[in-house]
Amino acid sequence: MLRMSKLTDYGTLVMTYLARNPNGIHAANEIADEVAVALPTTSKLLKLLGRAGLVTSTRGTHGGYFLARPASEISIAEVIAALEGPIGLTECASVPGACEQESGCSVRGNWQRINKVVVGALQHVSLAEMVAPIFPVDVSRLKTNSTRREAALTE
Amino acid sequence: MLRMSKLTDYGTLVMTYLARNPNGIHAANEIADEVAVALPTTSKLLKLLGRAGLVTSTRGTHGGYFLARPASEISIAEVIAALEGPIGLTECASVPGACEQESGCSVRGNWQRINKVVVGALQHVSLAEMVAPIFPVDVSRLKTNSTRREAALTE
DNA sequence: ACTAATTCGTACTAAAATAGTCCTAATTGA
DNA sequence: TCAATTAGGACTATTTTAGTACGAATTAGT
Repeated sequence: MLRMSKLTDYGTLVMTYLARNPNGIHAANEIADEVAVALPTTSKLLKLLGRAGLVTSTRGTHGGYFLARPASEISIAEVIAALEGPIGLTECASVPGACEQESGCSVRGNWQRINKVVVGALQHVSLAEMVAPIFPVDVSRLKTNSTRREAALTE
Repeated sequence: MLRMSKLTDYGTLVMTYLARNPNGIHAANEIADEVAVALPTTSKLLKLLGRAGLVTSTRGTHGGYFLARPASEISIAEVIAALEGPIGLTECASVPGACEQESGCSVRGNWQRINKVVVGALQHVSLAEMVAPIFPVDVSRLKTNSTRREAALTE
């Protein structure tokens, strides 16, 4: 299904909440309430996001979290990477057998290219754009030299 | 990590093998050998690919599998969809709680747009291109109105 | 008609990844 | 010093995924 983990999904909710409320500091408790995710889980997410440098935290009474940078300067690619590690469709590393085969690693090379496209797409969407009711994306420009196939693959 | 399952990875190997050997019919046994994946697993993959109409099967002695269409007319998006189901980064369906929140479903809408871009990228790459040593893809055309961020997210 | 080869379908088991929880230590403000 | 809050890590349960096994159906050749 090529999906992100649930955690990452929650993570984007947390981030968009912070993006929508850029003023002041927000306790994990408050965020958990607003986003409707259990506190321990939210806490875990915030920790990871903090380590990645996407949110800044303050300890102590009246402590909490806020975005480390303006929402317009944080891409969802960064959010995903913070929570899931390096973005990649294939895990060349953990499938050593298949790689040795004459199956040909030209395939691998091409996967990496496809990856680049996907990461590119993710990189060019900021949190600020996620919060906005709609953001413009120019799909038609995505072009290779293959013929067009419009099957209902998304659902 | 946004990765495909191992099964799907194997699946693409199977498909590329068939694409590279378009002549004749190939028994599950042979394919399993060539691709270095256990026979039962390969068999399972071929069944799924068959149901999706990507490969054609023939039973009986000297039976086997071959591509249902020319490699140039099968996109990897189709292969992925056949093995993992509908391609989608988020599973709106299975996270009902978060959706009711004021967290705002503008986020969801935007995910769907991002999805479109990803699926588009996958749709425009054919099996034939995967087999070729390199296929050209025009990443620079992928454009939104956000600023450029070139962090090392891919690894 | 018989036999051997091969796919088809389903059910099942085992292993791994993921989600989520809990506890303790460290930090800060009042 | 006390209360609120994050930080870090260990742990458990759940879900997903990978892989196996087996019987039924189908075809080709003899």
